[in-house]
Amino acid sequence: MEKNDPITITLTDRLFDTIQRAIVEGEIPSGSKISEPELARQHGVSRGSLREAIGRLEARKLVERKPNLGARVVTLSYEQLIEIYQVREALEGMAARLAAQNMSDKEIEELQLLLDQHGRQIEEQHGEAYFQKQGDLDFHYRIVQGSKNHHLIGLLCNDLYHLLRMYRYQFGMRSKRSSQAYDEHHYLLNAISSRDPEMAELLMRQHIRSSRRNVERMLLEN
Amino acid sequence: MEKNDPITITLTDRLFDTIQRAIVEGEIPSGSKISEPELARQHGVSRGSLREAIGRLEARKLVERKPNLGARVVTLSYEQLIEIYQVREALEGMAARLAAQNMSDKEIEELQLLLDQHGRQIEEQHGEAYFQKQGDLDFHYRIVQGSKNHHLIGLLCNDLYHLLRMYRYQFGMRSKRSSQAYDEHHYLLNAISSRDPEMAELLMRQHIRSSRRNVERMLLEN
DNA sequence: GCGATGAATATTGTCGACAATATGAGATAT
DNA sequence: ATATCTCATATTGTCGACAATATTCATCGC
Repeated sequence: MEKNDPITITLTDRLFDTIQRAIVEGEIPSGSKISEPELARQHGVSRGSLREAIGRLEARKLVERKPNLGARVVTLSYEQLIEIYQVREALEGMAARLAAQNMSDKEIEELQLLLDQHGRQIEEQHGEAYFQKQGDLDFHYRIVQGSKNHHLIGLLCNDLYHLLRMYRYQFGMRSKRSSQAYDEHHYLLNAISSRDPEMAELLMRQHIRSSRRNVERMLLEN
Repeated sequence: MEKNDPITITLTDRLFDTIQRAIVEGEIPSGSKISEPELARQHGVSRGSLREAIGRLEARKLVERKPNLGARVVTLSYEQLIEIYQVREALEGMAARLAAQNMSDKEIEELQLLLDQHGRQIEEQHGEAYFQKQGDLDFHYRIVQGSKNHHLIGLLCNDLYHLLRMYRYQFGMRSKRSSQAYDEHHYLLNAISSRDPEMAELLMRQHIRSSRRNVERMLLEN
């Protein structure tokens, strides 16, 4: 008998998702104060539930809270973005290493198909960066999953991912290097399917460093 | 005038600290269910505040919560411990790299003093592992701080640290390799004071891998 | 005796109200 | 006019109660 735990969605869960999206997309401006009574009224919900949702957002570093002063949406900064890239480099590098050891042949095959599809998209729509951006996320996401390390997966896909998404939205970070990224993905996948952990980690770290340098250049133009 | 924000400790903060300590030290057994009414009564506090504290513990992966079923203290496992060591290797490796770039000369000097002190302690009390265990934490802690990357510092010193402490308590992990660890710390500090990021990261990762292998051996004995 | 069914009980999710603290406006003194 | 103090207002922290969901346990049918 399948013990299929019926997934119940609690009110706090929905609030958390909704507010997180609003913050990531800048609907609630970065740096602004969050008024509990007002937000609770807007969502037609009690303050208690709202506070729990805010607590989770705080754990994900999307809001900062000071006792008796309330919560503010985190303030984006160039320095913090660099910090995030450094953490990503470390964690995703390790993820790639583990993926080279732990991904199943089937998963690798599917990843190959995904990458082929990206290649065709790049040829067809010259520089339409949006799909490639989504594709970049998909690709990284699968490798992280392939590490089979649940801690790593949680840190990258739950914590860091949304913060990064917030920067992408609000700093208008569209990559002008989709074809280069595609090549780098290609080399990386080769390392993984050759089951070469050392090389996989090295290539992933280089890939993320390139990405960081690209962002740095972009932000210097202001 | 110094705008010294008066640090007020909220009730939830105290609860969080207290319960976290109880969980880490095994006072509340790993895997056991947490009854909100009972815990609230024990601490003489309302369920609302308690729930917020539990939420924070969940964010730190010390408890797991399922909707309408309640919270359980996380179940320790060999596999999870290995996962944690892998994450640590990635993050602390990056921390060492950054520390080699960002620590001040003064901080490096103080770290040297700390290490000298550890060396004397090892000579005096042959294998009294407790102090060395604390010393090991101090040493790593300072390097993480030296990275000057606040995200990294938060992940390691807030999230991972307590989980690791929980394993040390409950698996009775006392290291029998304090003098080897001392040597490794020594080489690592050399790399940092030579401002060699690459070498610092390499040595830190080897150090943590050794530590992991030591744990693996220890657990195989059961 | 064993498993299914349903009522009684307990636990979690959500809410509104009160207490403690911070914020802002207005009055007073320099 | 500026700065300080005081009081009124608003916001956060904490609490107890109700609603929704899970668990327990006795009963029933086989």
